[in-house]
Amino acid sequence: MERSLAENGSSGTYGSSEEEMSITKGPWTEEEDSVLFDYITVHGEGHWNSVARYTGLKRTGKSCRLRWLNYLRPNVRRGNITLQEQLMILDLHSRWGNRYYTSSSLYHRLNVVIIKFRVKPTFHVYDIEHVEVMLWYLFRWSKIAEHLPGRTDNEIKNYWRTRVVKQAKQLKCDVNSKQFRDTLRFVWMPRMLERIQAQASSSAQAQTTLVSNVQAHSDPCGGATATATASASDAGFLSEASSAVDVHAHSLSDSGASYSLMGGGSWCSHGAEEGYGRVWEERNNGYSEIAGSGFGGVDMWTEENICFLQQQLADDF
DNA sequence: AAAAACATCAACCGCGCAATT
DNA sequence: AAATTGCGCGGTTGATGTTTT
Repeated sequence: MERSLAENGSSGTYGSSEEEMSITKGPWTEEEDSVLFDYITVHGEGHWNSVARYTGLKRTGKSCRLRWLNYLRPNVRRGNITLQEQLMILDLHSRWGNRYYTSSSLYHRLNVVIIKFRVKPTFHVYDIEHVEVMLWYLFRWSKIAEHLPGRTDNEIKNYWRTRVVKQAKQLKCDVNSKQFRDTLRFVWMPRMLERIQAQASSSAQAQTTLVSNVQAHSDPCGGATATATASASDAGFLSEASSAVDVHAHSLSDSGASYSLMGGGSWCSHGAEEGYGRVWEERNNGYSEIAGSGFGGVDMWTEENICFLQQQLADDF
């Protein structure tokens, strides 16, 4: 995880090693594709660094792996990300994808928690920040991709960067700012949902199951803040934006739907502290008002709950 | 019509972890 | 025990296509 904080060295320096002379880079040719495909149909996936030896391909193992996963692999889908998929990405990313800690000093402090957590699974989390770290640590684009059949992590990452991050920039927002995230959550996502529902009702009912699964979750904590950012929606997010529908924050709060993918829990924006706090609530306990109560020593963070959370993140999710 | 600006996405990179030697 | 190798990830780039000026 250090890698993302290691200031990325601007990486403009390539050609730094000299023994790469017989390595092909850049786009793959059809011949290369068929060679790789044949190799994998015989030998299966994996052993990527052996591909060049066996086939004579002048490609690195990493390159072969990438080509297979993102292009050659059966059932891989590219382009035309549907509304449902877009909504799914936004929702999953809003739950799992935000990284809040960018300063290295904060990172180092919290890294201690990570190490503790990893070394000792029964570690009790008494501070909401600790859980944030767990989420941060466990986040993977590929986890989101798992919920979008045929889509690769690369494509979802591309979508996020080219559409969402870019739109945040146009709005002069930080993608991780509360303002932008609230805009996504309370304005943009409900709007997408309406489109999807309109789509589903006008066309076949084949999509309705998906729609019901992709209900945006209710959010009793943060709902009040949403109207403040509603005007930002007029900037026209994403590709098929139109300003026809005006969705207000309460439409989400009224929905009462929970996200079926979550299985047992739901996330809720806390609203304090620049909105960085989040609370995980077990479904069967019902929602209990936690605003202003602070998090130190809250006994919600039992070993059982933490283990459940860990399972959600690591296994199911 | 031409050029410039912008958008897209396949592919690259370095890093860190895990397995193997 | 230490070094090497393999793999997968997030972040980033750049060629190519598209839109705007």
